[in-house]
Amino acid sequence: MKDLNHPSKDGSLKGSPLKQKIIVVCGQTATGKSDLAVEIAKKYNGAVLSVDSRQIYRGGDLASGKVPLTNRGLYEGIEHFGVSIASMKRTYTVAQFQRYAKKIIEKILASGRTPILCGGSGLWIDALVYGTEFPKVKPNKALRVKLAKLSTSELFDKLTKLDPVRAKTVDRSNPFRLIRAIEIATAIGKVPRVKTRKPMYDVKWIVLSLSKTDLEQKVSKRLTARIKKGMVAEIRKLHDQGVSHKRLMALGLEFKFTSLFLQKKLSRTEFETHLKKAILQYAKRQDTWFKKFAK
RNA sequence: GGGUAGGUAGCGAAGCGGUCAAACGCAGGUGACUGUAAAUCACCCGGCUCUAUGCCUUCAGAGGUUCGAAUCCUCUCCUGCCCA
Repeated sequence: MKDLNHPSKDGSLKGSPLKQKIIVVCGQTATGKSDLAVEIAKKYNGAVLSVDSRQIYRGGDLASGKVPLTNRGLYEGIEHFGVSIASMKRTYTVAQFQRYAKKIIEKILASGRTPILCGGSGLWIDALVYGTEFPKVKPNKALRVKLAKLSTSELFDKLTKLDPVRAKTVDRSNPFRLIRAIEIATAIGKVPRVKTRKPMYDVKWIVLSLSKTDLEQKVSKRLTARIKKGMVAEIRKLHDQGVSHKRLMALGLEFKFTSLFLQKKLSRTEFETHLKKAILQYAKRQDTWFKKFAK
């Protein structure tokens, strides 16, 4: 774990000890983050801020593995933030979360408690801890729809003309990145350079990870339990309430595969096996991300 | 027993005389990440190794034709379907 209390190596005071203390519990899915966070919160007078790009939405409680909260947002007596605060019909972005979460952290600190960030969304945690400055350009839906029709090489050419500097660093075969870069360049001329990253808080990192076999067991067991508790019905309800299959597909994992099952594009068995595999693949991606945090 | 379609890398599936260690998909491995991030994307994926316009061993098995065979011929084994 990093000890951020010490001044940086060049002797300056930039690693300032004045930073506020926070605890981050992150790691692969199904490793028991939520429970650990609550346990820590009890011990250290904390409040939990969920950093989870799917739990942020209302609905899909089983699918996203939310902890059961009371009306007042308590679980085991510990206050939780960042859960069920947005409509699933629209995308809630990192930048939005960043603004929201910053206030929540301040609020928790002001109340004399310790903020405990808990979740598995790498970019979201990153954005909070390092205060990533996302270009202040809102998603432009009309432009995105237009650009979505172009091939990646066409998008790349377009970006090269608009912003050759960013074009050098983007992943030229990643449509999402290309579109966003063009979106920014179109709005403000060019994509701002990323600044050097420094943690904004005195962070105590807790990075959870499991061996492959243990993870597989946990995921399997948890998935069976979720289905038994009525996950399929839960997603069907979301769809009935107006969340399109397209949207559910984009939400991924349990949302995506349950949607496919509901659309009869997968058999019951395929639904379970494919979903389980996808969860394991996701866990691996998370692990890749959190390795950066682990040291 | 007769007929017929097949047996290709972990699985599925192309290839049907040379440019084939063999397209493609899946599974698997590693990684990336500037407002979709549970998303999206890249690389590797027979073996060896100096990771290469390198070497070795492969396309059910055994023979054969040919300068050259996963691709043609013969026989054997196995599988699906049809007729008995």
